[in-house]
Amino acid sequence: MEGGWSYEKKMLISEQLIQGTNFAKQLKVQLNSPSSAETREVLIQGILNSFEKSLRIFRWNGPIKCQPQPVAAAALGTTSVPASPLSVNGNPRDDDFDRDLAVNEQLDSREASKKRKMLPKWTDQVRISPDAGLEGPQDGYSWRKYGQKDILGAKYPRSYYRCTYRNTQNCPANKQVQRSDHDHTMFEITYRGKHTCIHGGPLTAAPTSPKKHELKQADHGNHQQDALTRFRTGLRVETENLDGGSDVTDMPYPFSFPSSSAGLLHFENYSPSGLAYMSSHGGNGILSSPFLSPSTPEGLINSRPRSESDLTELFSTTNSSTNSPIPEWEFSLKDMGIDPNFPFDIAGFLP
DNA sequence: CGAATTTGACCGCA
DNA sequence: TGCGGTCAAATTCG
Repeated sequence: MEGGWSYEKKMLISEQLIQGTNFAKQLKVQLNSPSSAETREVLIQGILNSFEKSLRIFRWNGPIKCQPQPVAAAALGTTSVPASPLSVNGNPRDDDFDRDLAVNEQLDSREASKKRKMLPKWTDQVRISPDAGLEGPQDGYSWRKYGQKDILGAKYPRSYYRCTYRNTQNCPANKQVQRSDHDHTMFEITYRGKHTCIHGGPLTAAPTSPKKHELKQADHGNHQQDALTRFRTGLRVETENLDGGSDVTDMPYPFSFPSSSAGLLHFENYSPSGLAYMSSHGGNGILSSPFLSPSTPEGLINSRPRSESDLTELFSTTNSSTNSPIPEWEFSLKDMGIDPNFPFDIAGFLP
């Protein structure tokens, strides 16, 4: 794990600059349309964030400890949410979303299993709060539910989603949504795999033109923004080395982008493999990070959930859109000596 | 009518 | 053997 940071730094800086460029492009487009001031503000913040991060990365001489992050930007200024009772210590046993992939590639099951463990995985905890602010452009990722299961010991069922473009674009991204037993306003969303799809790309989605899918679950698609603004977010990021050791970065979220995700982020599978993954997959599409923000415009906020299930559903979608619109890589801010009170006052976005 | 969701069955792993 | 995760037919939605 040691050495080679310069290359990674280059990669990270490059990524940040690309992000900044994309935000600038978006902003340019926004300027030609009657978009809201908030939207523009968000884009500007994104640009600034990108450059700031590039600079910090550039100056940083220590090892890069953290990872790409799906960025659940949070409306800062909020308190961090207590760790959910459900999890968080992500245990590595997992998933098989790429089972099909393994079959298609005729891989040995063991290899498939290994491959599975290499997948980026992170957990985001989100809480619903009536008068919270939530901001951020709609990322545009859309998810398709493929299952729901009652989990032993859990009061609420867990829902399983995968990228809508899984079949058409082989996008491996998927996520699980689990409502907290103790705090019914809290949800834990676990993401696996990066989005490789183009459509749903966070930066390619046009907030103003929701897809039909997104309108589906919302009573009124146009209310998405309103609903989003009702979420409050606080954020905590953790990273964990799958090799056993764990590396936790618990902190306010200085680089977050205003969005709806509230709560806690927990990363896994980050390490060198993550970077390798990025570099091998980067380049195509607007975003190359393996941790593209998983989000979904779909069905944001059903204004009147009729059941727990509905609420979970609602949240899953909400979460999607809440995750930051941009892929971002985080470093150990402690190590970098970065002031948690990052200059960007996200709170300014809150109503 | 096509696409998304629901839900019971099935499968692999610990 | 039980549990978590996925499949896929049936159903619902737009």
